[in-house]
Amino acid sequence: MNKDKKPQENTILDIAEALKLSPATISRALNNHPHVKEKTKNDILKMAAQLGYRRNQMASGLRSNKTHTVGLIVPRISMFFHAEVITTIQNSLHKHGYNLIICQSNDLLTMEQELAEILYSSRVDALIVACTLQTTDFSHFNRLVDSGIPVIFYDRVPLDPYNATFIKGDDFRGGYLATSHLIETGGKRIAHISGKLTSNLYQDRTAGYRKAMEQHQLPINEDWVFHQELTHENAREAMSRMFEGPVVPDALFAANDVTAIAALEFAKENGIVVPDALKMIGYSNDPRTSIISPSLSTIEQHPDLVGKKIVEVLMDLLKNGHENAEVKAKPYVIPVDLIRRMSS
Amino acid sequence: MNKDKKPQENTILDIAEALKLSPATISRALNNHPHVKEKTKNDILKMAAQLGYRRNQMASGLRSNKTHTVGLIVPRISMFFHAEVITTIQNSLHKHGYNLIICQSNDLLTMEQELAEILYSSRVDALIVACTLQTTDFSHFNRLVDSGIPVIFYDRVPLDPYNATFIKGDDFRGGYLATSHLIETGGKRIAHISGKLTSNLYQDRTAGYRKAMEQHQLPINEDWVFHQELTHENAREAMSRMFEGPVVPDALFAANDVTAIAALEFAKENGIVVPDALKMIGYSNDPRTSIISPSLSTIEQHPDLVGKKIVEVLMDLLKNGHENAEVKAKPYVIPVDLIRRMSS
DNA sequence: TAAATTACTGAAAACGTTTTCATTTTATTG
DNA sequence: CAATAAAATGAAAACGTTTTCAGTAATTTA
Repeated sequence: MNKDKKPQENTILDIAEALKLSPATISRALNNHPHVKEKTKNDILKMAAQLGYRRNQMASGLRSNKTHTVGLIVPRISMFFHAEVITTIQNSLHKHGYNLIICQSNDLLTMEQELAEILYSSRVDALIVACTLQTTDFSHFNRLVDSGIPVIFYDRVPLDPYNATFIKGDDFRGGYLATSHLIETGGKRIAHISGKLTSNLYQDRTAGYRKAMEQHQLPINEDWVFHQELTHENAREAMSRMFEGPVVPDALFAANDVTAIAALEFAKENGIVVPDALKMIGYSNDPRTSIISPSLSTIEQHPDLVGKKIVEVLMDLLKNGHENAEVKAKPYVIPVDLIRRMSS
Repeated sequence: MNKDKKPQENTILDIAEALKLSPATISRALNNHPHVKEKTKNDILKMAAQLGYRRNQMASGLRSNKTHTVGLIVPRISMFFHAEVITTIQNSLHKHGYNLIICQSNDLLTMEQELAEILYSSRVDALIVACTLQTTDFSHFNRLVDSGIPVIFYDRVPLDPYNATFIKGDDFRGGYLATSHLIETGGKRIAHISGKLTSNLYQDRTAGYRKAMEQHQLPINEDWVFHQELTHENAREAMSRMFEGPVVPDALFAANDVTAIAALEFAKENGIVVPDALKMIGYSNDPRTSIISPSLSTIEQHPDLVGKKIVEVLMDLLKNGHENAEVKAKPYVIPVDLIRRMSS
């Protein structure tokens, strides 16, 4: 029965015909263009509703070169920080009448490159990217940038100057705060497990760590500073390496929460009492850190603020174009906060 | 300097001109249509690459009525189960050359309705939905269904018959497994905190609970069966209600992990020893359940299998149309598994 | 070698909007 | 009330593809 009923997509022409008006006027009314009489506009809107009209984005986008769609590339949506940022971005964009295409690179450079191509092909109005940890070359974004499509990097941003906008957390301050906190609670021999230095995140967090250590005139044992992929396994490996020696650390700053959690588990299994024998702090305020016992101190990155700022900057870019070179000159920095818990 | 360089989007016509061919042939070559000479095709592909050509999705979609884009509406991407499902879906769709527009309803019906409209407007080729807990009326999806766009519901599916495809976890079995497990480990007075019965999820999980109780001839104290929004606060409230009486439960089946975690915290704070005085089990295998101590038993829902099945069914639908009414008759059911941990 | 297939390519219309430019209607002014 | 300005509408082209239909080139068959 359902078959013979033709799908019957109502177009702008159907409205025009029903109202004896030209398609041009219908289009104007629907976009509430100023030059259309109030009464006509109301008639049109009413008829549009009645016919169940819905603008065809393809046609609209093709003609106007505006898709009202923003692309987003992120390593993984299941990472707590990103999930929160995305949620904020999406809800916020929705209010501005924009859609969001969310893509995951799985932290793979090749995937990121492919996705950039696809999103260009979809002619997104703008692109938001938290790039891969391996991404050091950004030429796959050139096409977007050259076509005048605003590109905003957040969290993981290019190290070299690049013609785009950057929004990042205050990772240096985060590293500094975390380390200072460990020192204040009595830490002297402070270890640090961090990510590869190809990423600004870990460069900055580590720099903050070094700064704090230096400021308090504490020596850094370079055997206790790790730059590795921040996996569960690597964290345990690093821990066992550190705790086999005669001298062991009395505090640990882990550059993310996954590592902190893994390290804490290692400590518990090996009779290292936290925080008495080992003070610990992580990074990101993953929900798990407040649930594990002892609860883990960590650094709050305020993903909601990051998301809000991204959309704010983006809307400005879309409205006013990115002529404002000065604005792009330096990154927007979102503050971080220390969260003290039982592990330190 | 960058300004005067015209963005220069290369189109199919540019390739045609460069090769002295017609746009029709170019189009065919790029879609590797059978009727184009091998050599010509190679020439075209080479030139396309050279010119940095990228198909304009808008134009293509407008003409062909195929967007190669699938819409997804989900309550929240930050819910572990959904995040995993989405990741699988996206990676899998990507292999098939499809894009995914992910939208969050924030578990709000009005938002879900808006999103359905928007995705219709974007002319997605198909729609995947995990609906809101409040969604009992599905008319906002009618437009899609009537237009012949495949709609697949997963996890939270319509209770009434509806002209779409369903993929769900085996919630009945999950409830049954969880409860049986509590009984086997010695539980006799088993409480159950569940969600509102407007959702199939909680209807089924609760039915499984009742079945197991009945089968073991254990009485159900209806004061210990809660149907409420599964928030942290509500869980604590329910717990305090149950544990103020003279007779208290010796086991608890929580219909999700958030509730189980909140209940476990309540227990720890109030000196109720888990599992000795209270055996517990949750639902979903949220990463937090393995980290909390004692670690929580729970039900694994295999989000990856759910995601895989969704794409498999979807591809079939897109290739063969959904003529196959029989296929849609009953839901696809994904198995669940019991995960035993220290809480039971 | 002519006739009949088959393989390949091209011309042109179509998809549903938006937008420029022209035209008509309405309001304002002297 | 005519003259002018302003407001509202319409005609038609354009956006970049895909696709139908027709036509030409290459191949096979009789």
